[in-house]
Amino acid sequence: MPLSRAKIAATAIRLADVHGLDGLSVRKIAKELGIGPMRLYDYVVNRSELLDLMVDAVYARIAEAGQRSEWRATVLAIAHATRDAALDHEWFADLLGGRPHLGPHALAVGESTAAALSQAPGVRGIDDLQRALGAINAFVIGAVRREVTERRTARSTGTDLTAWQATLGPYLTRMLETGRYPTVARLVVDGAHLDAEETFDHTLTTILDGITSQPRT
Amino acid sequence: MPLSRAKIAATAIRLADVHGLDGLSVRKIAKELGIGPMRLYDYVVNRSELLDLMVDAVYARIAEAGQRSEWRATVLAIAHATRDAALDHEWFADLLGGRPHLGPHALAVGESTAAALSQAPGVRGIDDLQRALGAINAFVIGAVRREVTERRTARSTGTDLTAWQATLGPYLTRMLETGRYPTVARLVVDGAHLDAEETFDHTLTTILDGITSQPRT
DNA sequence: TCCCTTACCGTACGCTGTATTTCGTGGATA
DNA sequence: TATCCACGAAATACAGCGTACGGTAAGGGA
Repeated sequence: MPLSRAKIAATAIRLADVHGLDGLSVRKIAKELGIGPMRLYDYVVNRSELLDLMVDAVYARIAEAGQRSEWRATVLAIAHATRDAALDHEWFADLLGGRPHLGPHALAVGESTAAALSQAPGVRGIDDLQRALGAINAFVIGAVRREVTERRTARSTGTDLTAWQATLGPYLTRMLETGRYPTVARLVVDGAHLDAEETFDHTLTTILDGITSQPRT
Repeated sequence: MPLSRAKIAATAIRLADVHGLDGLSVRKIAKELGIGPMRLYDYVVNRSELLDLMVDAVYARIAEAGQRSEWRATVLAIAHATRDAALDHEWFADLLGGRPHLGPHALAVGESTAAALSQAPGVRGIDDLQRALGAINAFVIGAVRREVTERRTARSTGTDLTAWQATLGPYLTRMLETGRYPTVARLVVDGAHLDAEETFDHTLTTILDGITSQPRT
């Protein structure tokens, strides 16, 4: 099997899944492929373009989820697929929103989302569409990032309470015991572990409701 | 003036403002301060902790904006202050949502936001509060990141249409001319340049409305 | 006066992305 | 068949990174 952009991207993705984005280097990808590091630059101009390649490969999977018959179902499907992708490939969350996503599959996802939103009842002109797209994109980006970071710290500190207290505790509990952050303290102590997917879906629905029932400003 | 964490953070922020996060290195900060690179590690354990320092310094400015008398005004003020901070310090947007923000000032901002939201009419229990906080945090993170990236690409490609077409055009216009992305094409061609701050405010208001008028799930 | 502790700094290592040079090999020509 | 060329791949080189470590200079106590 000859070398190709797709194969390079696949290998890079595999490595990034295991070692994270910081643990990903051109040299390691090359070694994994059994070639010299410079070979990669015959297929890619930059390390940055390599990341773009990886990102678009993930968007390819997201694009498969789109295109339901109903606009709302389409938007929800894409949002959930994006979230799922980021949970499978946490580095994807690091890149999300950090660069313009202009690969063919990213554009396809954008097209599906935009097309769906343009059929929503409250979206009347192109300005409304732009706003609606911006709103749901912003939420998805932020929510996914938040969830991934949360998951990472939970993993690194240990998931159970005692281990958590041993790691972040000394600092954080001391902070919370100052009494200067009562509400945060209440959230940390009493806060239940809400189902992440359900919360995601719920908030997204709320935003969609807000968009569709919006009187023109 | 002796060396201190605050002074280090201030210098690092100044450098990052000019050269971005990628152009920021321990060595450059040290050189700017006229000391050896290793001196910094007497005040900071990691490069990562240095970033935390910078982030919390920015949160200090954000915290000043909070604490209005009305809950909604407070949330809006904090959100706008966060956005303003990210526009002043674009690297802040790169870090936003990417790590847990546990510095004292970040906690203070979290406290103000949470306290405000807990007084919103639709927020009844701690679960509601957690959800509401998550929703507006997610939106702010995503929206700010989006806007900063947009601003960056606009700056790098040039702001006027012809320069833009010369840079991204060859690829993007070809893409759009395939006809596979009609809605995106319409957005790019006909899309007006909406006022970013106004859009931010508008969407945020929509989300707040959605939260406060939410029937319990 | 001598020693010890403490604070500080320069050097060094292994890594990064990438530009450039060298090398090995297959094919074409004399 | 012998020779040369061209071209693709690999090795080397360079500047910069975060940071571990060893040495040194300064100041206080015996």
